[in-house]
Amino acid sequence: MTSDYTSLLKGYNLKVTPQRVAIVEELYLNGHMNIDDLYKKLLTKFPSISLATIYKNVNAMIEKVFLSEVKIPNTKSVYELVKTEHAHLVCSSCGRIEDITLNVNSILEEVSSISNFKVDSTNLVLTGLCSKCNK
Amino acid sequence: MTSDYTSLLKGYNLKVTPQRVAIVEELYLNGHMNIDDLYKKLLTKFPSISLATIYKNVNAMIEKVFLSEVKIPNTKSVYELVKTEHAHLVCSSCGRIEDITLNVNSILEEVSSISNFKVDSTNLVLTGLCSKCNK
DNA sequence: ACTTAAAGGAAAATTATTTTCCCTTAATAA
DNA sequence: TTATTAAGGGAAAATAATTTTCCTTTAAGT
Repeated sequence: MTSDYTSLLKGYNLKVTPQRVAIVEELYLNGHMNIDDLYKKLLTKFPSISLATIYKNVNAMIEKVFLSEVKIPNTKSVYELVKTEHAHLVCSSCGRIEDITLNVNSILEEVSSISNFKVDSTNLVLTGLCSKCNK
Repeated sequence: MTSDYTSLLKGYNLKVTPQRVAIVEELYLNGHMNIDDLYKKLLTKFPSISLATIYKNVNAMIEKVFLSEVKIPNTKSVYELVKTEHAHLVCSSCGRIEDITLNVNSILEEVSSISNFKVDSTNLVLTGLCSKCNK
């Protein structure tokens, strides 16, 4: 039997390579990683992997809408597997990033009551102190 | 009499130079600009200005919390004068960026009802079609 | 197994950002 | 005003981040 990650990649028309499986696996396990996190992690499995491979694959996966880039104030972007829309909680003390599903309808209603802008997607990053750091 | 921009800079303990006044003026007039926008605009006033000057000044102003960087999905960051908290509407068709003041209390309440994360600041970017592009 | 189009890796190229160093200028006080 | 000096501007170099090239290897379909 092939791994979950293998079928995931196939589902997105991405040729299945060990490097790609590892990228998906790491993102699945860690949630959010930047390019360097990924590179360092994969280096332990593939001692000769190149940074270019990381970039090329991350970009390919973003193109297939399988990964997305999360832009966070004052930090390098991180990448995550695409899932249903959610916001991010970023701890300014420990750097941890959590997903949180929030109902943004009130926001969308407010926008349409004020302006004629038609919102397609919502990008919400909340910075503060996580449960561990605010004790 | 000195210009508004002059006193603004002074208020932030930034030495007043013509280049800095021009940066602030452009941002005031245009709202949101990326590094290249600023560079091209200032080049017309200061034919020998260096990109390094733009970077150095933008960074200095960010440090004084006079400017802030706005990170937008799939786009280069833009900079704006710091004002009261507000969200951004980004048109995926024409690229225009508008400010909008929204009430995010319902979001903050939802967060605190779900998690122990203590939110300090809210970063909200709504992508879609502006009033001109969605007609 | 055989073929081929795509992916990996090393290195070079490109792009983005920061730093250095020297000259100029804004701020301040005499 | 003018003199002093600490900071800013500009050119070039340095560093960092990302992409491209080119050749070798490998996954996927026959």
